[in-house]
Amino acid sequence: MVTVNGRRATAADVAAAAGVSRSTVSYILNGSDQQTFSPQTVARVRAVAADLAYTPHAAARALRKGQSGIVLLAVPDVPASANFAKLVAALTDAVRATNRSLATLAIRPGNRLLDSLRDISPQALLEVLPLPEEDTAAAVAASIPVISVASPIERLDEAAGALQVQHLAALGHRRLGILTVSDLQVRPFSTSRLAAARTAAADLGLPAPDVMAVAGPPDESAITAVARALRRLTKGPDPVTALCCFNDLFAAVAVAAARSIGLDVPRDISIVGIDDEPLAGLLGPTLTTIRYDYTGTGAHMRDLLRHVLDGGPAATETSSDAPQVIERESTRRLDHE
Amino acid sequence: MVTVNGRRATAADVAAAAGVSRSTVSYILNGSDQQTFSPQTVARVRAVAADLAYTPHAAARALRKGQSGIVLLAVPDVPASANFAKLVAALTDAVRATNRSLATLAIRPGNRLLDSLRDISPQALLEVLPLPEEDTAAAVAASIPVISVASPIERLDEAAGALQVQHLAALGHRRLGILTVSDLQVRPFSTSRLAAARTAAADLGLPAPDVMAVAGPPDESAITAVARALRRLTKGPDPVTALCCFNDLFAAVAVAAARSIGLDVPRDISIVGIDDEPLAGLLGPTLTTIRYDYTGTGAHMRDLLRHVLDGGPAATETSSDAPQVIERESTRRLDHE
DNA sequence: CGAGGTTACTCACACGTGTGAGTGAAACGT
DNA sequence: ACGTTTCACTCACACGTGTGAGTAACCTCG
Repeated sequence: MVTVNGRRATAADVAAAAGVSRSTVSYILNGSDQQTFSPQTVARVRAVAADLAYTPHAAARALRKGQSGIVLLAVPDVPASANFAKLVAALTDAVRATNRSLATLAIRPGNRLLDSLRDISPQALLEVLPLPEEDTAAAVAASIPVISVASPIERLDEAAGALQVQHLAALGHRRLGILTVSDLQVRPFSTSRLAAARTAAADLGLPAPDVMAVAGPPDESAITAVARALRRLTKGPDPVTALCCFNDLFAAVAVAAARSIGLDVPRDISIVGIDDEPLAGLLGPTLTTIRYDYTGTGAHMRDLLRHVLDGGPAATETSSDAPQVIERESTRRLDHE
Repeated sequence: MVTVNGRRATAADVAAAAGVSRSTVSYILNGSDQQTFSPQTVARVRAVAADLAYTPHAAARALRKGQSGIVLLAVPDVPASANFAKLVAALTDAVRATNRSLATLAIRPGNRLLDSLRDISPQALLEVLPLPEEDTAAAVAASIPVISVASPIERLDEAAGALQVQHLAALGHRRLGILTVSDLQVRPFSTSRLAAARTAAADLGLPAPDVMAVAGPPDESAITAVARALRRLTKGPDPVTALCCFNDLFAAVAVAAARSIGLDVPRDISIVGIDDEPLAGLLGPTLTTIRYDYTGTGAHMRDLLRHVLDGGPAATETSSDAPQVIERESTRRLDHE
């Protein structure tokens, strides 16, 4: 490899070294069908380009083509779960399938989207959770389409919430409790899951589940709050025998709460989470949970991006791959006497 | 807000609307000290710019200035922990402190760094784990400095490994076991932690800890493997009474393994993890662990970036904030008879 | 009243690409 | 032999910005 006095090589450097014009270099390296070149020239330019380790300057290319090839995923500063990583992986592949690159940006108190849009001109902005009004406004002003992943995720959440109920019903449980959260950040997820669980219960002819909402993170105070609620719900002639939890963290909270008031899981109460966290299979008892599959989501977003950015056909409502029950120890079949 | 026939507004649009030259717009909006403008003109240009929602085109700006303002964090496709999210947050702030933006890129089978470098011309490439040789070579060829976060992280890992041993020693434990992993992906972390733990044990005059290495993920087979090793180590006249685990996941594996051979945690064996996963405080028993603090790492990376990119003074070896023991139920004081 | 300085701007170039239009030479068809 | 097509390439513009150099009008001062 030869460097041209420290600077990175440009197309002009390649052209000079190969003894052709800069246009020739551009045409050959971009493989146009309209222009023809002799095999020798093509080979020579390719060789020189490799030799100089020529890489086109992304900014210049973006400026000329009018599109940056970058899709930005803006994520608010929310604790990242393994599930989220899976989603990012699926989105990365989806964006790559449209010949673009997905970059992820963490929106933080000191790092507003506004600041970063000065450095990055994405072709589209992806949001999982609703972004601050200010930020979406800025994107719209810069005529950057804001695409939300919310609706496919919502469908997954609905499927997951329903699946929790359906699985417990299949095990013979009729009186269910639902442990949801009131945290604003994850509100979109929790409402979808809750609503779907309620609907599923109604569809199955079950009595309306008892809902308890926890504010704040899954810590000691959450455990005592859940324990208090649980004591109430498991008393009486028709006690709750199973609990659908917002996610595995709160399922673990529920397990701890049940223990603290002398209930055995799963003998006295079955508990099912959502997310299939890596630790879920290592808890005592191991946690029955719902595992998401984002391949359908990825395919949907790919089609949507093609539609919005490349003028492709309108994205069809791809049937997203259904979440899946991972059966473990925290749920048990209820033997009706 | 007024749009100029669909297109996003350029500096020329602002200039025309304000009745000044394009240079004037550029000077005013960038606030140069060399040029002076009448207050009226400044106000008018500012107003028009706001009215047209003018945002400078990032690619054009990058092309002209010769620097993109983007620092790229390339992460291999490794399960994301909450800890990793904390690191990304710290790095995001560090990069922002140098007036640049940190974008994260997931390196995947279908999404090679090479492909994305065509779309993104970062000013620097950050790596946590060593990138594929091919990728670093490409970055170097494009004269993009590759900056590794490995060394500050290594110091944290060393501190954490030592802390595990020191904490257990302070509780009266002398015969320690170490549960490490042989997974190549996380090899840098595991070797640092292991080496530091060994050194710490030697410094404290403890017998050399017994090391068991697990291959593969923290699943059922890992539990049986650890159980087998644990049975051996806890036998005999001088049994192991405490275990330092690679992370919280493997600490949970160790707890399950101990249970499976009839050992009580922490009565028969103390177990300490690393990472302080959200679920760690919800396990039964709750997990004693080491929590990382990345503020020092962030400061160090900020100085390093300033040095490499802005020619600032050489980065000093900032004393990174020490990790911290989170004492919970899985460890107990050993009463010597 | 003219030299020199300040104020408020504008001109014009460069950054590195991609691409439609053009061009000279060779090959081809009649 | 001559018009026409094909081949292999080059010219020149445009994308939108930042900035050093220039410039006309106005003010200051001896």
